[in-house]
Amino acid sequence: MTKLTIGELAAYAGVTVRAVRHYHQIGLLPEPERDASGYRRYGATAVVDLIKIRSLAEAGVPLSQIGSLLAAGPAAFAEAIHRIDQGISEEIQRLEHSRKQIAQLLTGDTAALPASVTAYLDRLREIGVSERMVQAERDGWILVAAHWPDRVDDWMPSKFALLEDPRLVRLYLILSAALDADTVDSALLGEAADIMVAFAEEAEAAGQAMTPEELQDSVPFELLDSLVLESDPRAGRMLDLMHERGWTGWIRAERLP
Amino acid sequence: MTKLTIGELAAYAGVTVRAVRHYHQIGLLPEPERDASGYRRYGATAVVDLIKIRSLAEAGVPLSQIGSLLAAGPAAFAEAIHRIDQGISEEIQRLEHSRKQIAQLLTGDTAALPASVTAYLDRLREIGVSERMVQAERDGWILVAAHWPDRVDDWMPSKFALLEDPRLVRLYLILSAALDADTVDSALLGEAADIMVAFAEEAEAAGQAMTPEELQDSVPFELLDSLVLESDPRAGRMLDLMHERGWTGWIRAERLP
DNA sequence: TTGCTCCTCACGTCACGTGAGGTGGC
DNA sequence: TTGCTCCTCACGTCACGTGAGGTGGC
Repeated sequence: MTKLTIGELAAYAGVTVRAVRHYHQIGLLPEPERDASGYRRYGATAVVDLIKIRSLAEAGVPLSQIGSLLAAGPAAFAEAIHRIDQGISEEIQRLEHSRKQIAQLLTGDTAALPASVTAYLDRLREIGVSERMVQAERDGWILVAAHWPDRVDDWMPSKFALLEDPRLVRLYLILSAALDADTVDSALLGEAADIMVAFAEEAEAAGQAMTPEELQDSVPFELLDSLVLESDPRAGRMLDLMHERGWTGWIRAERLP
Repeated sequence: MTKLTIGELAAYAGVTVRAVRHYHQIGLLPEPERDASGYRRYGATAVVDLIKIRSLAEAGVPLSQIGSLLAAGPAAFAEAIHRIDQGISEEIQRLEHSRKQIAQLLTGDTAALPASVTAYLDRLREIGVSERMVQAERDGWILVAAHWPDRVDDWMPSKFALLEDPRLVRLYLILSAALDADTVDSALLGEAADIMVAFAEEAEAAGQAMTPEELQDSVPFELLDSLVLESDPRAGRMLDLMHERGWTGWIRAERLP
């Protein structure tokens, strides 16, 4: 009786004409007969089939599964639906995790850093450390957090505690000034090197927050050293000063032989 | 100092090698220098950049936006993040709606039908209507629900009420038998036609649940008539019997002139 | 005659996955 | 010498969107 054109069919079922053609292409909806002009003409069964397809597709069922799903018996149907529901549920979990990550990004610094690190960076700003220095510090922590994601929170309390030491504050401020200035005062750099050596000696005496295995793992330390050099090549000068004082490296300083 | 190969870089940042190459291709991560063998060699800055990219990408930010996002100031960054969060939120809404749809599919009949229709179909099964007849009825309701999604729930109560009428039950049972049998008893078909004419006359006298505008809209009725004919060509016999009794069509029956 | 629908290619989208075919490093 | 990593194309994925170029229907 009433035969619909593809546009009428699509409108009735609430899909686009292109979607109907696509379902033909992949064999999900059978091609109907053509009229004298070569137009596809659809009967009522096609409308029902298309609505069924659409409702499953909108529910998130992949087109590749809809065909067998519609042909399946009630038991197989129920089981397949259950699997699909699981998949959607997992996707929702992922997205909600994403939202939390995104919220994290808003609280403070660019990348996904633990809140404890963000708090530490904020503390540096309060102390008067320059924004460039804070950014450099943050990039370092990004490397650390990527390598030891579960350990960072353990280390931050002792980092905070160290900030009570006026020498460390002084070190940060000297480095801040050096980073922002075109020329650097040698005396100030020497003072900075003295402070770093003092901390290295104290760390050597008192032991570390990191385990020996963690200290063994040299890639992150080399990356941290490289990062400093890449962000400001003048940092090489600091390395020289450490060498003069009998130490090598500065993130994980070691005595020269 | 330490220069990483692409594999080492990818491992450190927790992405695949292919992903790194892809980020190069689209210009998101700058190509590093090559060593003597033509291998890419990465410094610490690249590691930090890649981790930032990964954390945004995992949070659902499209790669096309990550570049400008990382270059943006804090205000623009916050605003962009907010828009992205909105997008994720909408996606979650869609998926939760999908889950409800899916749950609907499990409660009863294949396609997305209102619960009231599913209940009606279940009632038909209780009455003893054959499964094939129920499926045919369901397909009809799929057409109705697609065209008048907001009206179906209004109409179902009167449908349920009509099932109290023994003549309607009789009609369903005759049609069930006819659908399942190879040959159909003419006397039974005549009885069915009589019942249908009686209902048509009563509907004419009492008025309809549907508004005149809705009855005006002939496409769905023609589709319903076609659907019956397509699902069983022998239904044409019923049309003839209705004609003999002075009526045309049967879903929305009208007196012949 | 004009505008709307229909037709068939066929490329584009998105973020990579997955070979294909070949070469350098330990 | 073997296995692993690296290299560059280049097609495939998923569900269509979007022209391109042409024709039939009212």
